[in-house]
Amino acid sequence: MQTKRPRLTDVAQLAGVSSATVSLVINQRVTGNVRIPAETQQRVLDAAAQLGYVADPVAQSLAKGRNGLIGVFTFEAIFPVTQRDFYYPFLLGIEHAAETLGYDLLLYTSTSVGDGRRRIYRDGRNRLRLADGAILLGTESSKEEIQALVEEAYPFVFIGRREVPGSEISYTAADYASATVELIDRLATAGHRRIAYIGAENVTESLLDRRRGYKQGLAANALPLDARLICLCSGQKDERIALQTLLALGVTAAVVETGPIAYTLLHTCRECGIQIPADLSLGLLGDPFGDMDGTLNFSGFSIPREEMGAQAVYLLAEGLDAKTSDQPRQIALHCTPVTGSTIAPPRVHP
Amino acid sequence: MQTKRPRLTDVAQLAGVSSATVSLVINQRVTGNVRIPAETQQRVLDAAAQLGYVADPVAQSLAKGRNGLIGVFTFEAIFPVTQRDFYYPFLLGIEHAAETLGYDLLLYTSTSVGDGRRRIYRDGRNRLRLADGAILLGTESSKEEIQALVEEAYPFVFIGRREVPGSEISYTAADYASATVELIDRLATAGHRRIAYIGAENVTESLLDRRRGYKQGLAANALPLDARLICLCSGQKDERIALQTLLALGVTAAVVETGPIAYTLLHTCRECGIQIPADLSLGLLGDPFGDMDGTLNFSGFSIPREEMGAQAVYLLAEGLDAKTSDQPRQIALHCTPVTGSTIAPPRVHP
DNA sequence: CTTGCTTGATAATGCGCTTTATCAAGATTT
DNA sequence: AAATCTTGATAAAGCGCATTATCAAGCAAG
Repeated sequence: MQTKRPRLTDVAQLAGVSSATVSLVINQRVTGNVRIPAETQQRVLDAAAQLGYVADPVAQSLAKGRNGLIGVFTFEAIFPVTQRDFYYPFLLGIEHAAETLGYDLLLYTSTSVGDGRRRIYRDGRNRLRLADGAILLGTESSKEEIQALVEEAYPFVFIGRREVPGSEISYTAADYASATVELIDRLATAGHRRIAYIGAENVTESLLDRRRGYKQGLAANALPLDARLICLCSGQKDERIALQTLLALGVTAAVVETGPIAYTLLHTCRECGIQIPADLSLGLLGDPFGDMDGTLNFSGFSIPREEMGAQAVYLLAEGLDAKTSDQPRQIALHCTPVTGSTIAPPRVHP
Repeated sequence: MQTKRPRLTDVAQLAGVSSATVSLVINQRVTGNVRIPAETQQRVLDAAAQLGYVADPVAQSLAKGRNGLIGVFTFEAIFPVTQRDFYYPFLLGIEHAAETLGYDLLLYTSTSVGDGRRRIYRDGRNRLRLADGAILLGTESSKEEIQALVEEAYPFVFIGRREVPGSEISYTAADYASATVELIDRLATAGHRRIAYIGAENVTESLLDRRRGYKQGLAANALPLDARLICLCSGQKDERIALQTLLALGVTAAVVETGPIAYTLLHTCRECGIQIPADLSLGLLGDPFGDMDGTLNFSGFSIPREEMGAQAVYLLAEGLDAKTSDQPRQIALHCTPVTGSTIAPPRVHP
């Protein structure tokens, strides 16, 4: 039982050479200017083997200047109970890519501020700096911190589109706009002419993309844009009224912004006796889910979350490896259409 | 726009002090022999904030042997698709505890060996050493690596009981033995006298605990131990026969080792026309799950996974803080009984 | 016998931070 | 006025390893 691990110098001493020689031999850096004959090398290797020498990774990374860590920062808890299904696929992709590239992942867990929200800066210090670069994930409460990151040129990649006024940042995002256009196409192809948009009141980049896609999709199918068909409501109470109004306006189909909205909408429809998809076709602008009783599966598209996570890591690594600080890059990933049971041709008017 | 992260010396220069002063102030080591007036300290803190300084964990750990990181090592991928529901609660607890204690989490992702299995030692080097200590999780393929960890005195805590011949290690485990005893109690109280044990062929610590609990439970209820009632089978094909044999031996209840086994058992019973729980009461020695058609919920106990994760972190942190290398500790956590619908009094014989 | 090249290997420096002994200057006591 | 104490801070020595310029010795060529 040896009380302390052998150091580089221990090996050097045993082999009767300098520590530099040991380092060079062990790391196979014996090229060009440096020449060590085979027998000396063997002597070093034997000594290392005899002592069971293992280089200290900490000292190594200090000497090499990089620590091989990629940080993962989420604005909510990384393993949240409620967001579970949301974050998980991203992490899956991140982990896989990190593994492929030989990076380790650093999860920032010491940054909580008490109210559950997490902050990048604590006491004015950027905690992300622990790692070579970081992946950012989740809904930020303000753009200030991101702005600050940009200013101090810390390498990071966002998952999900983010726009920061005055500066460009790297991100990997789902191509919501195209996917929405495609969904409108499907509805139009089915024969729908008046397609409503039902969304939340929030304004985030990804929601804006969907709304943009909606307008593009209408235009692409030569359908007129009617502002009355765009319904950004959050209150449950007037939902029934809003729904009736839409139907009265001749709406036969609607795209719904998010899962939760679709969920409550579904219930409202049931209460009002509106048949899906007979009376109203629905397209979900996001990952479809089935109804509780298994009779209904949403039509929509699936968001390539795992891919987004992986690409974010690749993007970050690319930036880290680049000698010159290169331009930020954005990657839009294609969403896969999902055929469900909520789209049907419109009922022929009597 | 500064291209590289600020160093200790940058802060020192800006504050007009030495780097030693900065280090002392930032780490709150201003005690005893060292005196720095409040205003100077403030100056240092301001400078650090202005530059966004964060100590390099690598340099820190090289210099003082600690870096505030807790490693999380799993022998399978950390975010595995299939094991998802299994690992997740542990991570939840780990994250929460780490957050409470102010540690960051380091996920080892670069240690894969190609066959999907992960190894602690790569090229003979202990990758864990990057963090102060580590939480180990999952099913190890061999005890060699653990043994090696013990020998080099690296601090770690296993989640799940592990025994390593010749040395004692720290772990947090579910108290399977007690929970099993309690489940046997429930069956005995319901009137069962001949209770079978249905398990796998594997031999892991936690399975051994259940088998031990089974015997203890029988003894506690003054029931005889009949070796024929212990059925450690893995083959599906003879399951029906085994089941019939058990029933022929007068068995009216059984405890089942794991979920997957219970799942197939359930199907076998259906095929054979055995009613659960009328013909046979079942107790699951683990987290119960419902049947697909919602008609049946297993009786069993729930494993405090989140708590296990959290306690592991606390245990590890305790060991790290201890000046003297203290003894390994083991924590057994209580499992909560779950009342399902698979236990009923035995059918009264005609 | 110089000069110049090759071989074999190392001294020295740095990575960024921690830590302790030490010290100068002013304040206080004798 | 000399001795002592206190205050405020730092110089310097690592931690374990990587890297590069440099150097001594041997040898061939001029």
